[in-house]
Amino acid sequence: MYIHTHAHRFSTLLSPLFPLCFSADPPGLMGPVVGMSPDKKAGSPGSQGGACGAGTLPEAESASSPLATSLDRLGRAGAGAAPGVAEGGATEDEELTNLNWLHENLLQNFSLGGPEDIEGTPDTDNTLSSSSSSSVSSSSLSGGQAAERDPLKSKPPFSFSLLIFMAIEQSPSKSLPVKEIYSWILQHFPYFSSAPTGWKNSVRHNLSLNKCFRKVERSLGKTNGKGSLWCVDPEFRPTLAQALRKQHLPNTHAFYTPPASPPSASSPPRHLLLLEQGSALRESDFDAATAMMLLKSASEQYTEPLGDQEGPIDLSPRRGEVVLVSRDPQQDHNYSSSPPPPVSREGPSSTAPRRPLLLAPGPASGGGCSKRVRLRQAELDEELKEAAGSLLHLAGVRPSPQAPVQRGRKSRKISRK
DNA sequence: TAGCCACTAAACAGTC
DNA sequence: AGACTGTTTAGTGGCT
Repeated sequence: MYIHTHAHRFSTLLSPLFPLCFSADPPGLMGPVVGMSPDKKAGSPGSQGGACGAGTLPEAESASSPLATSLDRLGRAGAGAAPGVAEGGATEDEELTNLNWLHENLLQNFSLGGPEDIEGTPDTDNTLSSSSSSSVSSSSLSGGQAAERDPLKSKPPFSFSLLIFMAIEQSPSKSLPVKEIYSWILQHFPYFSSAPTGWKNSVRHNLSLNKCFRKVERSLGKTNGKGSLWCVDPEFRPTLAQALRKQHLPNTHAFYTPPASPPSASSPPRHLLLLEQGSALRESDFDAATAMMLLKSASEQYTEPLGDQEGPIDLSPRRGEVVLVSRDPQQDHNYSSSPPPPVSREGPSSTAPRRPLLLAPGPASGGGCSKRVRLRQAELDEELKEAAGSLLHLAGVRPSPQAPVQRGRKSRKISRK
């Protein structure tokens, strides 16, 4: 019962972001979501499906529009799902890193829905007031208290990279101008609305430095709008998704013990530990949620028409347009585990300016690495196994014993460098 | 303690 | 001219 409620809630939440994961599955099985706490690193890259794979990138659409509908639903359906969690007495640090924060802050932030929430319309309050006290109650608290107690006023436990990733991934076109990224962050993380403007600098800094993000020139000839669109490098998309997953693992594992035997209806699974701690989520929820993300990432790679191309990235414009994509392999500011040459920060990047690549229509220009692709597929197989195990776990079926635990370290090590 | 990483601040150049 | 965007460098603090 409980599991279904939240599973559905989270699947509804993530469906715009990871539609393949949540589209047709029974809510009880496909639910959950994602907690993330700051993990700095990520695992292996290697997606072929990707944000930029759509080719010609349209003008950025509102980052929040697609989410709004489902989240509005979410806000209504999930109202009151976790009352009192915000008042659980957790310290700020805990809130920033544990699952409660995610539940209260991210999810309910997401549930704010539409773009109008940027301005803090009454709808925001309505949505929140029925489901949680976090935002509303914060306004009734004194400033310092609110900042301490209200996760909405706390700094999000995500790195800027992940924030940007989420923003871009959520956009319909999988690409956003900086300004839209700002807006998305502001919308979903009100902390930044009151934060000094330096965070915007950090966002730009991240976009520039982080190889996970790629600059896409707006349609040639179009002069409206400043700057470029930014998208997630498809190659690093799974990496970032994995980074999101990894964020919560250390915390969850701190209190999670896999059930010794398959759970039964009469005996609640032992891993429903968070319930006792005032959290609305269980580890299995998160595990499965991140599995969803993995599945999504992976499924894109396997389900999207790859054609004959072997290259990991398809930025081929669909209608013969030319897309400019910034990509400099020498830059090493990323979370990649891919084998970019270890370049120090002071290395060649300083002398080799990052410039956009001109990708002609047709097969991906970055291709020709079938070995690499095979390696990636092996990694993805591995991830899919984990994801499947997570799903089985969520469904009450005990996966192979080693499956759930092994991931963290490995991929963390693979990351950057 | 060293190294890595994320974050922040700042400077600067280019564009609108 | 001013705001915005994008790049780069440098410093700091946390974590392992």
